[in-house]
Amino acid sequence: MKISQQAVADLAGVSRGTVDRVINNKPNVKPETRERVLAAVEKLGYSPNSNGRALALCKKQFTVTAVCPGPEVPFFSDVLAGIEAAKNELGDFNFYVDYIFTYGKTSESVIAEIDNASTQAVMIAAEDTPIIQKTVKKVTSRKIPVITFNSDISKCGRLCFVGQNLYKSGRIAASLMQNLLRGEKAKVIIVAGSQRFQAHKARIDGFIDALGEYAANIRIADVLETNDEYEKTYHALSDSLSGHSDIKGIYLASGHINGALEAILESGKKYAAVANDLSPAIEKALKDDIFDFTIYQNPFEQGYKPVMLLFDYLLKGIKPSQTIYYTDNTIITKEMI
Amino acid sequence: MKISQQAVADLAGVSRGTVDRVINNKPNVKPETRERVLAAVEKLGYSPNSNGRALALCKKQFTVTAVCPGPEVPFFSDVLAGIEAAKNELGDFNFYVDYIFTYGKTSESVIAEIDNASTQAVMIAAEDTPIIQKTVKKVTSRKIPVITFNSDISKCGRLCFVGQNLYKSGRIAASLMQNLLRGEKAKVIIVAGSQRFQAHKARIDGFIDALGEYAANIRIADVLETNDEYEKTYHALSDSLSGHSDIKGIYLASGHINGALEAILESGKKYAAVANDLSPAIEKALKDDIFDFTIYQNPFEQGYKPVMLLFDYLLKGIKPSQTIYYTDNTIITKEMI
DNA sequence: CTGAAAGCGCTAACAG
DNA sequence: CTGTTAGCGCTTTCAG
Repeated sequence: MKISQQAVADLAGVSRGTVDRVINNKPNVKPETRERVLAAVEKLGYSPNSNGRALALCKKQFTVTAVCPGPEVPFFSDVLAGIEAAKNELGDFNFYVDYIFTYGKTSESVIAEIDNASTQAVMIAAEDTPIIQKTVKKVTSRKIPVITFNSDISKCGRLCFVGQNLYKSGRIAASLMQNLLRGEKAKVIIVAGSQRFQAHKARIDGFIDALGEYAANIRIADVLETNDEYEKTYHALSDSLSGHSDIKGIYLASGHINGALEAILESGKKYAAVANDLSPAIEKALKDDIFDFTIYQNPFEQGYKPVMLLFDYLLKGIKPSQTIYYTDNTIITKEMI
Repeated sequence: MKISQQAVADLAGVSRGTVDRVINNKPNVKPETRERVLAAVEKLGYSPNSNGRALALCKKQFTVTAVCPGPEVPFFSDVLAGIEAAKNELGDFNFYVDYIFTYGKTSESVIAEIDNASTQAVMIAAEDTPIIQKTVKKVTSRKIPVITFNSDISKCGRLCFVGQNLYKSGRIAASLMQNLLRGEKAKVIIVAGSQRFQAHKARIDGFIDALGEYAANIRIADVLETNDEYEKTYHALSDSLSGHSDIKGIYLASGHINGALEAILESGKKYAAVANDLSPAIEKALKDDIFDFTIYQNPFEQGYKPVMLLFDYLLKGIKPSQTIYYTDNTIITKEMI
């Protein structure tokens, strides 16, 4: 485009250096001059050429530290793929990602690692506990930008959160359940992790709210707490299924997939079943018509987006425009895997 | 990164200019020198810095011509949004998009416009007729890259096609229909545009194939040809519904939405109904539980992708890596609009 | 066929 | 507080 920094400088009667200072909110500019430059920018409709900027900046080093469970957790291996993809896309810069994997580590050792990390930005997926909140707060108070992803952390001064809209995913599950149980009077079971966790509760709330609005024919027979453990999931679901002989549907808001599958198979019946996420076990269950739908929360995007957001912040000082970025909820059937 | 053009030049004992010539396959390099440079590139693992390249190239002008119906067609207004988004993202270049809108024009006048267009690249969504094929072929034979989008054109020398996987969308519709009609013996009607159009036929084939594989309980009662006209759709569906008293489901592979809605409402019954695409009428039908699902073919992406592909081709000489880019088929329920 | 030099738009370091 | 200058990595003249 025509309108370069130089054009602005000429119009404002200053040098390119000064324009740069104004554009990037750097100190040492007389308010009066700043005004003049801003006016020129406005008048010309100038916007900086990102290639030029990128080129000038590519000698700088950028480091972001990513804190999350690690590749052992299938879901997070997809998230990590997103992080790596973002990193590759930024290959023309001196851009580094340090990982702190938390899987199998004690809170203390993780916190120590975070405290010791020398980095310019942090993205973190961890439990929303007081001790974690405190640790993150220590980071943000050092003016280091932090983005939470996958699972939000409260009261910690983070820039923003990137993750699934859990309430919405519950509502979507409800619409699917309604379609599976078209009009017939039916009882369904909700399999949950633990309702004390706010995240788990959001899905259930969405599910129940939406059913209440448009599916009076569907009744919740049970909400099972499973702690996401195999044994608990299996037993709770097994018991509930044999306790109520007339269950038609199961919503797996959370819980241990194999535990649930075991209980369902053992019952010998076919239920309307909606699950969350994608894993080999879930794919197989879809193919075998044990599950009818699953709701997928783009894990790739959950890794990719925070990196890009932090990079923009570091490089251009652009703060994320939202405090919450919801990733897509996608409905998956057996035909889509 | 460290390894710049200069590093390669030094190692190969040539100048940066020569490295550039080799990298970009330009003429006037002694084969022997070329070898030497290539070896150095290999050894250093050099890959050009795209910011530097972009900066050097941003004085050049790029023009692509987009041929498609126009904003009057709701679907294409979303496609156009994708084109504009791509254009904005390329704002740092001298990049232009010329439009040739075909809506309401005769084939002759459109063809004349294409023939007269002075452009460096073309993206086109048009009918796959012999006369269009010939016109496009004339363009490609002038070494002007062409990408077809939304609807492919055969035997025309195009670079690639960007659009929906129609067969797959039919299969997905089948899986949804199966879920809506869980196990019960049921008859369904397929509403089509015209089976003579290969595009329309693909959806139907996918639907029928998938049902055949796993839903023996579902029978096709009728396949209606509607030419996508209101009257024909309305009458054909009305007649078919009253002709078979036991229809349970309707698959709107194509056809006029309002015509179909009219017929369904008039019947006074609730059917399992799967549609395609998204429009205000379809959104309302989903909200009102007249349709249960619709399958969405990311129109935005259909506009965005071809622009980017052509730009890469023009700027870097990179040919699209695939001959067909399928855009996402997304399942939509009333909770997702 | 090849090298040297200019310059794309921007930032940063140094003078003043 | 502000101007000048030297590149960032690349392409493109223009000489030779």
